[in-house]
Amino acid sequence: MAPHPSGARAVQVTHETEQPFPGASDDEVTCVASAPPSPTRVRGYCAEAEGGNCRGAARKLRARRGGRSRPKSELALSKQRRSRRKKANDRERNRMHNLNSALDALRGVLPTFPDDAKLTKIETLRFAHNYIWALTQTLRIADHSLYGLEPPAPACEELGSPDGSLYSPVSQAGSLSPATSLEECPGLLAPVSPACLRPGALAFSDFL
DNA sequence: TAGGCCATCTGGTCCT
DNA sequence: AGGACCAGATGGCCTA
Repeated sequence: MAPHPSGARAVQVTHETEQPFPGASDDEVTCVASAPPSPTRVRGYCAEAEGGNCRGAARKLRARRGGRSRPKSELALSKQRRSRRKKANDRERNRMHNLNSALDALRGVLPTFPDDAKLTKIETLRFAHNYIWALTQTLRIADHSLYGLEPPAPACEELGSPDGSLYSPVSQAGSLSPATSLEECPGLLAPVSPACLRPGALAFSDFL
């Protein structure tokens, strides 16, 4: 499903002015070191923090409170927090825009038909992964035929994706249809001419 | 209307 | 101290 084929999107209204910091209060400073991470968040979580023994936690706490610098008024602190948050939001937005630009560039080099709906992010990544894998297999086979060697009876891990299956590993886990195996895709099994690899020669549905 | 996709905000963590 | 990165939450848009 491609919900935004046109790519048109209404500009969202930022919440910055209406609700600058829901839940943001000075309490946030006091619970920084002890707040447990979400289940999926593992990186950097200091287990000792809960017992109060986390090395550096106190230092960080002090740093967040402003260290030895002159204490600021609540108003100034609030202003500073707001300003920092706003800047962080801008950076984050910019970062995501860069990420999307890179994703668009990736879409641009993937073979799709002009009237294909725009690939979603996850589709783009899976397609790229499968496409690279297919090209790698193609080159390998082309190498063998070029030097007059019989293509070796492919071991399972050779014919299939790196995990030994016939399907692309990403597709396996995902909801999209599995990638075609080389056997199902004779065009990829035969020694290919460069023309066969030109963008557009293969539809993305061959790789998803 | 439900579900998928997306942009944005947010707070936590790590790094310089 | 501040920036980068990450993941969760939220709300809007779109399609089946």
